Amino acid sequence: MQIQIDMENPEPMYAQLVRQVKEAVKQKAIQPGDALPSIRQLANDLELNSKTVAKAYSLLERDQVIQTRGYRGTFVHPEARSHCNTDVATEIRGALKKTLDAMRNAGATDSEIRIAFNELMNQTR
Amino acid sequence: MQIQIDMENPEPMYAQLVRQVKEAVKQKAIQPGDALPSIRQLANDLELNSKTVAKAYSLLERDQVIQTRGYRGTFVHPEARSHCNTDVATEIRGALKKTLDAMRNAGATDSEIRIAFNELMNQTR
DNA sequence: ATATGTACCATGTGTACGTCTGGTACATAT
DNA sequence: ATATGTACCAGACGTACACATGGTACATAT
Repeated sequence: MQIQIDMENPEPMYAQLVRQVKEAVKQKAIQPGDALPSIRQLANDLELNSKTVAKAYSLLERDQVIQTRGYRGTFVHPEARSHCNTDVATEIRGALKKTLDAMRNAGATDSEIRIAFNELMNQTR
Repeated sequence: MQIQIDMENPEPMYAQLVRQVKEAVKQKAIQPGDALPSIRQLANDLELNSKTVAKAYSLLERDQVIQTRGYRGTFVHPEARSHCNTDVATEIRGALKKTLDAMRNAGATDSEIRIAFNELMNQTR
């Protein structure tokens, strides 16, 4: 399993890491149940900050591509192959686009849409 | 009809102007059909840039509170009283909030939601 | 002691946007 | 000539955020 992080690439490092892990699962370079390097270990190997790797791992776990088991380490999720094609962010883009189109058709300014968006996002709720 | 613009107020000047015109219509300080000062005239009186007043007027016209008739000037819309309570931006907040809640419930990060939002907003379409 | 994932504190850099400003130009009609 | 609304060009300033970095601390279990 080869991971290459290009710091010149405009794609964020954590995103490169997420993408490459998913690709490795698809290409069966890593199998469900396989152990992954620890956050600190991988950060050291790739010469990244551990926080950057931790961010990628947390996203991979949310998408159920990996499983973290605390002190026992991190492993490829048993159902990783069926999950590595799903991206939560992409899944919902459709609904958001539909809403934004409706707002624009109603005559709302892009500026107003952005303001409304920011206000809703900043609510602690 | 009194218009007061407070430059120290965090509320944008154009927004103050829009709000105060709508309030004047509600309180019947100005009647449907009444002529409003021209953009340049009002900008001069309030010591604002004409672009700022023009922005407020364009929003007021979109909300059908005023009517601009080119060289003939600007007038209070005949149906202003029924329109001065409607705010396009507010009208649609509900749908947007619903969509955002759905995204969060699906596990999307606030960061991911913002990125998806910006990408959709920046599409020329 | 060592290692795991996780949580919190913080800083710096770059980008994007809102707001307001300024100038110029146009077609309209008086 | 004068005045109307409108459109385009541009810049400055402040704010908000994504990204990446740094450190410290915790409970967990070996």
